Amino acid sequence: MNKVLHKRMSSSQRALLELREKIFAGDLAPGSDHLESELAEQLNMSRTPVREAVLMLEGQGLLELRPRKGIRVVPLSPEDMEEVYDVLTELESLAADCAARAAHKEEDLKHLSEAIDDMDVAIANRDLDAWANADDRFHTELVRLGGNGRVETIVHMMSDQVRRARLTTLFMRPLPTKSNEDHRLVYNAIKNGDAKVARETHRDHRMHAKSIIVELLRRHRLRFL
Amino acid sequence: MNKVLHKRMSSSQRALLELREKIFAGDLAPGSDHLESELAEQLNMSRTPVREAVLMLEGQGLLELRPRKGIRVVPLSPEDMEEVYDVLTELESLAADCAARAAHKEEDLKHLSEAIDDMDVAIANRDLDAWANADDRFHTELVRLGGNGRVETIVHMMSDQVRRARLTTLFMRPLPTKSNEDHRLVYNAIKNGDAKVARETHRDHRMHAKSIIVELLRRHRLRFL
DNA sequence: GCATTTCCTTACGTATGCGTTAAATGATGC
DNA sequence: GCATCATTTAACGCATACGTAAGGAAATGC
Repeated sequence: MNKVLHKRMSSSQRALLELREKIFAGDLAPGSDHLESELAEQLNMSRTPVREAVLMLEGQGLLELRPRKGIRVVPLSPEDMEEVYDVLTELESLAADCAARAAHKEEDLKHLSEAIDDMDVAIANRDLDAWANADDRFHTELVRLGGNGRVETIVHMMSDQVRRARLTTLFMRPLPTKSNEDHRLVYNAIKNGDAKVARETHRDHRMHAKSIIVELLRRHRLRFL
Repeated sequence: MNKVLHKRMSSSQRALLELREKIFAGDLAPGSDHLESELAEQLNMSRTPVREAVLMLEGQGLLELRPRKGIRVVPLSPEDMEEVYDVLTELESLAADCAARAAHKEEDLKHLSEAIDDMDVAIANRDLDAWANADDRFHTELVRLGGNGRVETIVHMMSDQVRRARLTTLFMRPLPTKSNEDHRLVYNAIKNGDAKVARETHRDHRMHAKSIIVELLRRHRLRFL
C-alpha cells in the first residue's frame, strides 16, 4: 500500500483516497450498493466527509448516487468499456500528435522510454503487475507531454475505469508482447516530430487494446450471468 | 429565465442550478473569489448544501476550491480556451464519425437539420443570441447521435466553457455566415454514412472556430490588462 | 385473495455549533 | 528599519441533531 505521508489530511481527503482504494481493490465491488452511514463507519468518521468524497467520486464516474437506494459503485459493462476506450483513443492520439509537434528534447522523453524498457523487462519476467504499472506510466507520460491539462484530467478518469476492468481481465490476457512494439513506434514518431505517425500509430494501438478487453469482458460476463 | 417547475428541489440542487446561472450570467465573474458563507447568504440557505454544490461545480471545471483563499470562479485564459477547443474538436469529430457509421434514418437527423435551418434564419436576422442557441443545439445533437454517453458528458462540460467565453466575445465576432456551410457538409456526410468526411469536415470546422475565439480572447485580454 | 391506503422505519438532507488552522496583523528583538 | 515570532481572527472542516420523505409492511376494504 502506498500510505504516502499523510501528515494531516482532512477527513474528506482521507475518505476520497480510501474509497478510491477500496473501489480499485474490488473491496467495494462494481454494482454494489452502500449507505452513507455504512461507509462512514467503515472509515471511522461522520457522514459529512463521506458525503463530500462520494460527491467527488460521482463526478469522477466511479460512484453513482441513488438517494435512498444506496451509493452504487458503477458497474463496468463491455459497452461502458467501449465508450471509455473510444474517448481514450481519441484524446491520447491527440496528445501523441501534440507531443510530436512540441519538439521535445530526448531528455524530456526519458520517462517515456523508461516505461517502455520496464515493460520489456516485465514481459520477460512474465510479471503482469509490473507490466500494467509500466503501461500506466507510459500512457500518463504520453498525455503529459501532450501539454493539455484537460486532456490529462479526462484521460486520467478514463484510465481509472480501464484499471478497474483490468482487475477482472488482466490474468486472462495473453502476454502483451506485441504491444511494446507499438509503444516504441509512438516513441520514435514523437522523437522525430512526426505527428501524423504518432497519432495514427497510437490510435491503432488503442483500438487493438479495446477489442481485446471488450472481447474478454464479454466472455467473462457470459460465464457469470 | 427558465425557472423550470422546481416543485420540490433539494437545497443542494437549487444551489447547483443557481450558482451555474450566476456563473453563466457573469454575476459571479471569472477569477472572482467568494466565501462559502457569502454564497450561502446569497442563496438563502446554510453552508452545507452550498459546499455540496460547490464540490460538484468543481468537478465540472467551473469553480476552484482554495481553502481559506475563497472559492474561485475559474478564469478563462486564451490558453484554457485552446485546451477546451482541442478536446471539443477531437471528441465531436469522433461523434460525427460514429454518427455517420450509425446509419441513422433521415427522421433521426431532424433536430440536426432544424438547428441548421434555425442558424440560417438567425444569421438572416442578425440575431446573435438565436444563432448561438441553435449552434449549441447542433453540437449537442451531433454528440447525441454519436451514441457515446461519456463523450456527451465531456463535450457538455467543454461547451459550458465555450459558452462562458462567448459572453465576452460573441458581440465582437463577425457574423458566422461561413459556419453554416460546414454544418451542412457535416450533416450530409452523416446522412450519407460517409464517416471520413463527417469527421474531417467537422474537425476543420472546430479548428477554425478555435482560432477565431482564441484570437478574440487574446485581443480582448490585451485591452483589459 | 387482491388492491389500496396508512403507518412506520430508516436513510437522507440540512442547519448549527464548535474545534482547528491558516492568514493577517501587530509586537518584539536585533 | 527589517525580520521573526506571537496573537488574533475568521473561514473552514466536521460532528451531530433533527426534520423529512421514500419505501416497505401491515391492515383494511372490496
